[in-house]
Amino acid sequence: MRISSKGKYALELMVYLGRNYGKGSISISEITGDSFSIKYMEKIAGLLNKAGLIKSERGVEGGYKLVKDPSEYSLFEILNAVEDNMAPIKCVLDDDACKIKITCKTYPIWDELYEIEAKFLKDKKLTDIL
Amino acid sequence: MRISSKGKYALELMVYLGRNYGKGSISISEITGDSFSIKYMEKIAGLLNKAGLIKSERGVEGGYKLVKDPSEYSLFEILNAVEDNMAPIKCVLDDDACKIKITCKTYPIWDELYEIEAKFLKDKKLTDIL
DNA sequence: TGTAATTCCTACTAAAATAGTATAGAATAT
DNA sequence: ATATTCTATACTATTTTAGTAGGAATTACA
Repeated sequence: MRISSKGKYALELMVYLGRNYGKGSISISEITGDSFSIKYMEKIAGLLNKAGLIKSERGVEGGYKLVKDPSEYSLFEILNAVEDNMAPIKCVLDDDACKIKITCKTYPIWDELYEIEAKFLKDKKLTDIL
Repeated sequence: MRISSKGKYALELMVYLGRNYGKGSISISEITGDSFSIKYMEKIAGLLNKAGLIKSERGVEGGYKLVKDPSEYSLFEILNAVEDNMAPIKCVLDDDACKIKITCKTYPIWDELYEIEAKFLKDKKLTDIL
């Protein structure tokens, strides 16, 4: 399981919203400050919004807020909302990715590895990193 | 932890050598057959050789063989020999990869995730997939 | 001694993924 | 009205991945 910058920033964003839970909408520019691309973070927020993990409000005083208590978010659902592929290896989802002739004995390993990773991330809650 | 095709093929190669343990040197062309690039597998075998996991012999009747019993190889050491970066996220090894201003609370998660992945792969032995 | 089979070495390249950037539009509080 | 904020889509530069290519060095064997 490789975590891209999208996943990392999504988690940072959720942490920020979690810390301000109950305080109304928080804008992207407040979250990123000047040191990071607002545009990129907007895109990430859009993905979380589409996945139903956060709620948006447009206009002045607008922004994003959590839709449930921080303790109810698993890190898995947050990362899964923005990452394209959480599997440790492509061929788990795409058989054509493998050309070797000998019978592949490694699939079960990748499956099991993925299960372990997913369990860890499902057990970890947003509150664990606030 | 993302497994690249290099890692996957390295493991396939080790499985083949493991099945033929004690039978002398096995050539790359025997392992790959006609359906896969001999050149690419040569490169992978070279990495495993440099890491000391296998032993090579040149010339006619040459090839590669394991240097210890298949039960003594963990999947971790095999993958680690060919993968550039086993960490789940770049910034664990490269602080410059992160530009966001707010204090990062996610590092411990990636570290812990990596430890879990590594433990799983260290406990799994080559014999488990022969 | 010649030849075929094999590893070894280094450079190159095409395709895909990643990490953003850019532009314009829509909604809303004041 | 206006400034602020999200929304949508297209574009681009960089990095990574997954090989390919050519040839040199080594060795068994006829």
